Amino acid sequence: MHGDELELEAHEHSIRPNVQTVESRICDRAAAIFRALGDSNRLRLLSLLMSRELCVSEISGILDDNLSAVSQRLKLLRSERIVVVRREGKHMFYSLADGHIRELIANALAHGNEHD
Amino acid sequence: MHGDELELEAHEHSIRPNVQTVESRICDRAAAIFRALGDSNRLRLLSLLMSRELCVSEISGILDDNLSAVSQRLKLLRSERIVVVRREGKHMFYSLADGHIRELIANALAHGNEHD
DNA sequence: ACAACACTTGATGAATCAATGAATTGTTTT
DNA sequence: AAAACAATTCATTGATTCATCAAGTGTTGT
Repeated sequence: MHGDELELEAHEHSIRPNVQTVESRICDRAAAIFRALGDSNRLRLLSLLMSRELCVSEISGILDDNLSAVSQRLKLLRSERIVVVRREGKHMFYSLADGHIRELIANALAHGNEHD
Repeated sequence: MHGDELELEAHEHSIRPNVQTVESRICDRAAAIFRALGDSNRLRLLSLLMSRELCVSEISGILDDNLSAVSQRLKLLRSERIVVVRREGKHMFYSLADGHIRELIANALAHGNEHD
């Protein structure tokens, strides 16, 4: 599955356990998710979705931010499969994609709470 | 502790549970951590530190990247308290700051592994 | 069909970020 | 004290990201 990447010993005298390298592809994917979560406005938005699914205008109203900006953020989050969307008439309801994402966000908010 | 932020109902007809708002300050802090994790090179570096503490030249050697670049990345990660450093002679040994961070990274790499 | 509503998309400019290489600091060895 | 080694800092430049606003799409109500 992995472990097929190059590894060097920088110091010939060291008799330490090898480091485990992670495939680049996996790091790229994980970093992309972090990048998408790494913006205050997007994270604030996502923290709302921790409660329940919301439509764009609700989010825009609660955050008191313009609809277009919110929609663009959601588009980005959708592209990283962090949120999913469902249509109901004129409304687009967004929610967190899965428990994994939910856990990541909860974890980070908890951490942000401790180390203010 | 929190919950002192404004909240609006966008649709007068909705009889849904209120959304829980998270303090801006906490989102800012959490987003800053995500932002620091949201770069392939930095995350690759951190994935090495999942195994054990490493000095700058070891990291540079393993990643086959120039020392200055690695050092700058570490500086950024230090500023977000994602890694900590300890001196041993000429060497600076870096390691992950705490279990929280370790968990975040493990979680994201696992996720990145699933959703290739 | 047309207006109103809910959103999405596209284009632009400002701000932020990251890689690079040269210069610098700090530590150990000779 | 000088040389060698380990790492950091600085400055520049190119790339990416973000907000904003205008225009466009899709759905519903009249």
